[in-house]
Amino acid sequence: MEKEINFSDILPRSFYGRDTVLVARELIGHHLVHDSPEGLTAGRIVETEAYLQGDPACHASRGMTNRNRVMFGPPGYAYVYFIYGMYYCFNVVTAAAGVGEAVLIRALEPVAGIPLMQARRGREKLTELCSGPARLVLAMGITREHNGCDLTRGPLFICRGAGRPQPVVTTTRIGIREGAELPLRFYLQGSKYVSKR
DNA sequence: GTCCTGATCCTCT
DNA sequence: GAGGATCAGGACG
Repeated sequence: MEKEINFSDILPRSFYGRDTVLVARELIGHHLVHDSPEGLTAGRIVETEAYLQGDPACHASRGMTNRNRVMFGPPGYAYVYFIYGMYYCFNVVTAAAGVGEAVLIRALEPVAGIPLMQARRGREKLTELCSGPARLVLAMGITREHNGCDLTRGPLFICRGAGRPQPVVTTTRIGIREGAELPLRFYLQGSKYVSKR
């Protein structure tokens, strides 16, 4: 289990400006880091979902609106949206500018700043800190202010995981009605930190 | 363990 | 005015 993070090895914009499914799969194993005023937190990405422009479950499927505007912008930016009256979800904008696609980050394995995550979440168990899209947003201190922020610069960024890529399982997405049968969810095989098996 | 429900409000129709 | 890329807690077994 590698816990090493090289904070200087931030993923470049070219990583994100590719096929969304490929980016969703390859994000598994990299590290999401937030260097916030309260302290630094980081987690290894263990679960993602791809949202494609032609897909009815995607916010961008019916064109650009105020909410989904950043999905149509250049890749490598954060798309944070409000859901169910109380939660936020964090996405990474992918593909070329003008294409409304993104990757939802669904779960992290806590790596750094664990006491701060526990305080933000009001829970102790590591498997409950970041195992779910709204949970990880809370644990990492991500807010709506991060909508549209550049993930290739601080304070919120993604850096390369150490070691070799690990086996990734492909399955169907969670919590959607239309497009539920599409194989667009990816998770790290065997991880205790995914939101569901 | 599984199932069900309430909380809570922004966004688009 | 309806519905949603969710979570936590309680009932039940």
